[in-house]
Amino acid sequence: MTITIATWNVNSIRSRLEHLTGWLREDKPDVVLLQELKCTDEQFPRMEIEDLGYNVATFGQKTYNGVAILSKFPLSDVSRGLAGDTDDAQARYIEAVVEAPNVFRVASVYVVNGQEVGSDKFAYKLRFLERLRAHLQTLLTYDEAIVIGGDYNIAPDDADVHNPKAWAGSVLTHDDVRGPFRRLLNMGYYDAAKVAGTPAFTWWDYRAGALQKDDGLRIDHFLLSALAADRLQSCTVAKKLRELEKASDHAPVVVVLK
DNA sequence: ATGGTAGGCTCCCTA
Repeated sequence: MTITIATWNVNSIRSRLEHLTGWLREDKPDVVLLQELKCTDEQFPRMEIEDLGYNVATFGQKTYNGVAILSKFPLSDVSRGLAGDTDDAQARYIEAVVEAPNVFRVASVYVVNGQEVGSDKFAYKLRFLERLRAHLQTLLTYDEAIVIGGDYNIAPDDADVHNPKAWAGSVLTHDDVRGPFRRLLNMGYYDAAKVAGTPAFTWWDYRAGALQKDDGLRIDHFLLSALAADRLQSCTVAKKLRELEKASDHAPVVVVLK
């Protein structure tokens, strides 16, 4: 008995619905964490996904951001938004307990890109990462298997970048964001791709023929608590979804747990 | 130093 959990930045759920439903039918992941819905909860194509046997929890907003959890198992204890700033209006975090035979907690996280080092958006990115650290620290006290998947907008190492020189000092590779990511690992979370020994690119820019040149970065990740990491069987990237016509610029990352 | 593409929405913002 294994369970398959995927994370995918869809870059607009309404533009990507055919890709998503085709993939759900074909690969049948048990749990899917989505980012960049770019729609409100009312606009979310709930019925099309429920018809495929998924329970759906969304945290949407107009135009930007938006995250969701899809699960073949019932969801409980759903919470929307990241603790630490009640004024934050951006929909970038949703969490729930998956009532599978082996219960575990999941979250779908969409870390802000940060636009430019030194900008207000970059400062927000650093504050968001600090709030994420504080919250994930709290989750570790629950003694549950924890699976935090999403678009972290951080390439942890130069090995996670096709052309490290071109990306040096950028919002995706800066020490100021790599430090906080490393702190999550030092705290006791495991980078699933590294544990499985299969790190691979997850994002290729739409511009300048990046996909054709395999000019990608690994910025979408699964962080696992020890109880979840002990069950890890594989971590792969479903690159076929990036190769479709009118694709998202991200490919799903898929983990299989025993 | 800039531009290249995409999505949503409005003539621009975010990525």
